[in-house]
Amino acid sequence: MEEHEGVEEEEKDPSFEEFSHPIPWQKIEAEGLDCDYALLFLKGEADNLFRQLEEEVVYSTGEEAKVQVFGKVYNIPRKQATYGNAGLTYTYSGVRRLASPWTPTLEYIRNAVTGATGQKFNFVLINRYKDGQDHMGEHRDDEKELDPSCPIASVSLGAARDFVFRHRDARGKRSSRQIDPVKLELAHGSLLLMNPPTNTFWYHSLPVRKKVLSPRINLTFRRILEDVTKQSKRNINSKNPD
DNA sequence: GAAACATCATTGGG
DNA sequence: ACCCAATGATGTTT
Repeated sequence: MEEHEGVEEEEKDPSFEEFSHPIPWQKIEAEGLDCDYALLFLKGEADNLFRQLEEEVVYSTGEEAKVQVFGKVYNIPRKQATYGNAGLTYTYSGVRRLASPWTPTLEYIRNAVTGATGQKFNFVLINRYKDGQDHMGEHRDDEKELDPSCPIASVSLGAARDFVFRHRDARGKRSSRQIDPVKLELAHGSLLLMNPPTNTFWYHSLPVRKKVLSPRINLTFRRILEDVTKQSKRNINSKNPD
């Protein structure tokens, strides 16, 4: 969980204990992978949140919804939106976008995630997958501007989808090692915490699933470093301050 | 066995 | 050095 010093489950930040009911977490571990999975919202509440987000969230269009791969331009196979504190930005495939201001629904979900985890977040990337054809290829969330000590909190609403982790040394034709992928299903109302150093060693993807016919909204809450120069960011990331 | 589905290597400009 | 998605070949499921 937040401070991964071999402490057993349910040892959340004490300052939140009296405000939040404990949630049964499921630990997901492998070499260099450390995740926690739980149901954060009951079905009725998750249904309501999904409906509100469908009304409220404004997704990128035009050039922001395209990506260039091997010289060709494609529409991104999903819809994306970015919300967060004023001035924060997110970079996807070389393009920088500005966070829109928090909406009430997004703040409500963010508070629920903080109550369950004791972690604070200043940014959320929203991905909407209209059906099982929409997907996201294998990647890591290792942007320089992310706080390397903060987990990424992934909230799922709508259709359940498979989610796959693959170790960076077990990819490609002549991979150096044989490490089994870690697969899970992200349910309606669930929360997946990806703790450091998961995103250093493991790629993840949301593969195509042709049998899925309804939409899923995913919210990945992050902590982006604010008011930090590139110089000191590099020092923080390399754990080698002046 | 056939069709549908899943997995994975392949493709390059920024 | 790495990222990103579609494609066709191969492997698996129904």
